[in-house]
Amino acid sequence: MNRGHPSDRPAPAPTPLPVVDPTPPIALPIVDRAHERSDAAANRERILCAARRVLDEQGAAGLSMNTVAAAAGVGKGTIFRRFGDRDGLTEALLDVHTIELQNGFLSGPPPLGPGAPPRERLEAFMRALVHFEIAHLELMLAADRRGPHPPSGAPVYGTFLLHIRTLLAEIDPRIDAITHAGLLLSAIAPANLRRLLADGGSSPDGIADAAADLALGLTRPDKDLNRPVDTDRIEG
Amino acid sequence: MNRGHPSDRPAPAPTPLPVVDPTPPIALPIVDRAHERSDAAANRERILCAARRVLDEQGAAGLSMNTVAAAAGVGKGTIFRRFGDRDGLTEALLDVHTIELQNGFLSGPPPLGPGAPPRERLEAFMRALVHFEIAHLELMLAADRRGPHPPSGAPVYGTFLLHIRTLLAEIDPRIDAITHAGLLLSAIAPANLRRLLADGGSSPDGIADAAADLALGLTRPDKDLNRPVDTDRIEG
DNA sequence: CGACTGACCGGACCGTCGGTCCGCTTCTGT
DNA sequence: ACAGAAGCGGACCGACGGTCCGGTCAGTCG
Repeated sequence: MNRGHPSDRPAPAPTPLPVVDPTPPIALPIVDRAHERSDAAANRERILCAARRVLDEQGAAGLSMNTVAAAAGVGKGTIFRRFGDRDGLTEALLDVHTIELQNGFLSGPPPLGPGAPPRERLEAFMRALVHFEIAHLELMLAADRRGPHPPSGAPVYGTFLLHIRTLLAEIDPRIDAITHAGLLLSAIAPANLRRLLADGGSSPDGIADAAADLALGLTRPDKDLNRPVDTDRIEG
Repeated sequence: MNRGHPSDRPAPAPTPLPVVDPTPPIALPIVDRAHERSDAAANRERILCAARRVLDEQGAAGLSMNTVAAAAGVGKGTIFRRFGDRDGLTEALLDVHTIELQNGFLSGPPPLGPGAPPRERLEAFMRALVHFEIAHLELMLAADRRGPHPPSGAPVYGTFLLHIRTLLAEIDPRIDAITHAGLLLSAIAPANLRRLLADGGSSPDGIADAAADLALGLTRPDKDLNRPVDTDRIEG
């Protein structure tokens, strides 16, 4: 989890978003990586590498702890020791790539990074996220098998959600940013992209365009005109 | 062994919905329901009833074949015989309710049913679907555990998707209805609604509003103004 | 009305999953 | 060199969805 130093959290901005606690202290990653024994470090690499290989060859469906252990030539217990559980493993696999994307929207050049108007940043982010997920589809799918139990949701998920929410609030403080952000992010969930691509009706660029349309339509400057009629028509 | 003859298509039902592609791939329900033995029919009811009870008491997570079998007082094999597999069971549970919703948008009064402008119908449908899913959240979640394998997706899912796609195409033939419909439907996936509700940040009405906003924003009459820059995005 | 037969039933059983446990091995600080 | 801690492996666990087959009994036919 906290790969780097937990303290140098790249605070998204001085933007006012007290809503979410930005420091999810998800316990320590089972072992303290600094004082890691050399053989343990070597095994970690073997495991991660083997997991990527399995993902490549067999897809998300083939990524079980047994197959990874076998592919890495280690015991199953070793994986659990290093990564805690299945989610810990997928998270570790994802980390490398998500950091890249995070840097893009936290400190990269506009329109994805700071500097552009929030609405353009949102559009850029939706596009970037779609392409990111497609590029790592199997990995995202493998990581997405979350039991509905944890109230908070995925680790990476939260970061993306927060970013969208922040931009939405920046664009128009009146809107229900939490809910809208949840819908936007769910619209491009990995499993959905997979289906759209598999059914042959959509291309990656087409999906990115559609996702951008979704975000742009939601955030029209003259948005009040959106609703042609009254709101309280449907009531239970 | 039995199963009547594979050729004797059981009349799909007296349910009036010829609008949709009249050959839903719902396959035949494992057994020909017309020539069902009386004890078998009784057991079917017992199973369905027990499944609903389990869902009520333990939620989607508790709905395993074992628990249902135990609750129904039948053997596990009986359930598989009647419903094929887990998805067959959840589908049967869902059927009763979905038919109601289907009637609403296929032949009910406007704005949900025919008669209203497609854009208003779309808004009404998004709202109705959100409320529908929330009303049957546990059941939807139980049915949503789909392995990503089937290319086509869920049974009910397809009907809703088709309806959205049709309305979108009606509103504006130029848009990529397939992709946009996929995003809209995925935005309000049961698991997402569950998260939004559980995190305490959203209310059912708030979600319905947001879902309506999403659809309305996507379908503004002067939609071309949406995009401040860019041009050649629509591949049609 | 009594015999028959196959649709039906139950639950033991299977393979796989994520996850735990504990005796043995290997590294490392002194 | 050594002792103890850190690491390791794979047998093991319970739960899952799904299969199988011997026994039973509902419905039918002579």
